[in-house]
Amino acid sequence: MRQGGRIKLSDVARDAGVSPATVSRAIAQPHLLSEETLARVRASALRLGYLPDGAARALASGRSMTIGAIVPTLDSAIFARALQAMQSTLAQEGFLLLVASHEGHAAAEAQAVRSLLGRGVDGLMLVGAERSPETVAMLKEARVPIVLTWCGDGNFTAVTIDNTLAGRLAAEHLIGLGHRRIGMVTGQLRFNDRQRARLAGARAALVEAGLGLPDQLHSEQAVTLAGGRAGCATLLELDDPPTALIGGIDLLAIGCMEEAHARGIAVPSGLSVVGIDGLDMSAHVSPSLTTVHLPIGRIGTLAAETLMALVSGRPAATTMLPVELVVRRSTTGFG
Amino acid sequence: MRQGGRIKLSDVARDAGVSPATVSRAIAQPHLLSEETLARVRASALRLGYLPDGAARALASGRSMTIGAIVPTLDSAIFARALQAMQSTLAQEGFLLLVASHEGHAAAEAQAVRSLLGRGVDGLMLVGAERSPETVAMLKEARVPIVLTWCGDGNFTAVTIDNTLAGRLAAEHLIGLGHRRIGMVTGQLRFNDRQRARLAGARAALVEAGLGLPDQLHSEQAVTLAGGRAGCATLLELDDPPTALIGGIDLLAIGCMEEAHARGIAVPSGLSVVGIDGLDMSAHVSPSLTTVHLPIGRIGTLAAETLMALVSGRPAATTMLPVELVVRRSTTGFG
DNA sequence: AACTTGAATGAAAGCGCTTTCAATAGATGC
DNA sequence: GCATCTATTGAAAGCGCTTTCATTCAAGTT
Repeated sequence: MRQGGRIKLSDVARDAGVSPATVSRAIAQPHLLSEETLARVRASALRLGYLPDGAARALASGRSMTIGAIVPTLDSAIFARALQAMQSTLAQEGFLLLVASHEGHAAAEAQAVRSLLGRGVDGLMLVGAERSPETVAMLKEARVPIVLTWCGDGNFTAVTIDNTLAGRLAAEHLIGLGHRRIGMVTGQLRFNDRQRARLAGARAALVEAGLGLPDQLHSEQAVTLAGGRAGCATLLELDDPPTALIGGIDLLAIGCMEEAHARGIAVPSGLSVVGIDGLDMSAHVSPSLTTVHLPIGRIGTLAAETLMALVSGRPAATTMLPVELVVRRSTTGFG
Repeated sequence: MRQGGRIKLSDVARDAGVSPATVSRAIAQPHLLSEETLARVRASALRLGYLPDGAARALASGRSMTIGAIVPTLDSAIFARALQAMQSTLAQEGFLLLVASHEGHAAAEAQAVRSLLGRGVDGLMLVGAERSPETVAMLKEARVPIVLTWCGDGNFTAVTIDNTLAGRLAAEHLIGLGHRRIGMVTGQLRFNDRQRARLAGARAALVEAGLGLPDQLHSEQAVTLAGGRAGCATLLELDDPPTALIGGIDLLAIGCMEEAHARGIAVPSGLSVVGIDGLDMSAHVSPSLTTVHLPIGRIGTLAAETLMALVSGRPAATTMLPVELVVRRSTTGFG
């Protein structure tokens, strides 16, 4: 499909009076050339407006200078921030980000993995550790580094946070405040090990405190503000409604606050709410949200750095980033 | 770098007892093969776990099945939503999205354009119409379709919204409410034609109403909540402070409300605030934000569709999507 | 002065696929 | 019955680059 005009490496070579090999070296390994030759080649390339063909380079060298990333969705403050951090870190090394989203479907993720691997990405970033055996097999057969984020497993290098701890910190904060009936609104648990871990962490803390988290005090919702509202509504309509709520992500927690507000229940005096994420926005809603802050940007940066290390043969270990409770105005003592 | 194992097209051909050409056809033009042959080839491919090499395909065919997108940043609800919409539309056609961000720097955008074009994207999406002449030249020489979003110019196909009208609608709403001193907080105007157009639209409406928008009633800030707060603070500290504020984007407007709140000024009774964007969040802050709603997701979808049309040789025209004022609780009458 | 060595460059063989161009073989038309 | 199609398939020439492997030549070495 490429039309007549495009300047190719051999044109530059002819113009500069050198062999194609020399031009190739001028691009990828300039230190191999004499200053004089290098300057001449560069001048020709610049004058002709030469742009190396990435596909040809990738085919010949086996490296595409491209990293793939598959996230549940780009339309989320969380993943958007992580990807932005990744992208800007990768750009510094001359790598580009090829993105795909699966919107919560394991099959779509498998398809994306196939597609990205087929495109010859030099590395792949995925979210969470849960996926079908076939997808895992594909990843293991892939000849490129894989980095999991948020949650890891023993199989791949990962940049994780302790989701269980995050859930626990949220619960313990409320327990410490004297709450005895604590509910939780999470996103879909299916194909989402992050949410499951947070729920498990909260539940463990509640059980240890002798409170427990019975099923009717847990509501599983879509990860949207509306989901948060719906979850909150469900829990508040119980005969013995909770006095405090944990949101599996900040967005859900904010939705909970909103629903409470709509029902004339004041937060935190009538209902304490704590989130998990530490969105910028959460500090700015009213009342400001107590939340377990996760270093999202760091996840992206570190995932990129880990991938860069692995790509160039340097070792890289799985990392776990710290999480931290940030107490703001949406929680208060009870009883 | 590729190691021994990877199955290639010729392996499948041998296994299926056909020529490489036939396998290639089985992948890209199955209708050319007899059902029997096709089935045999597919079975072999499946059994061997064959994954076509994207770089080789791209090199041989001149198409990479990849679309590039360059946005100011991924870490923004706006661009994240547009990209998600684009990505999911493209995925349906088997295309992948290669993303880059320039974070407000024209030079970074030029670099990204070079990089993506070099990678052989089959089409390119850009935000806004303002860029250096060199970048424009590069785009014009590119043999792939270019689609601008948000703002267009005569040079390229575009999927736009009327930013000027958005600014005007925001201003006219406040004017209609009786406000006589109206300020505006925008993001950086440099390398951001969207913000400039919104400012211009608001200013035009204010001038027509005999009010005008003197420079000291306009504050240029970073596009963050903190920027909104700072801008609001600046304007409220004037000797004759405004009674209403327009935010160049919702985030700035929300920052304004927050600053007002922090200063004990009630919104909307003490200060009316209107935004431009229609973020989901804006309906959920307190008070809910009056804003000019922009169809962000549609921009992404349409940009993808336009690109798909152009890529396959179908015609596609520049589109302008409607904007709409959504009145909520952050604005009220004055005087 | 003959011998290494290292730096700079070129020649040429692919990388794994797509795509003309031909060839073959039934099917169709007159 | 022979020319003409049409549907299938194969052969082979690249796509534009990278990368051994050689070669050349100047600088050290002994």
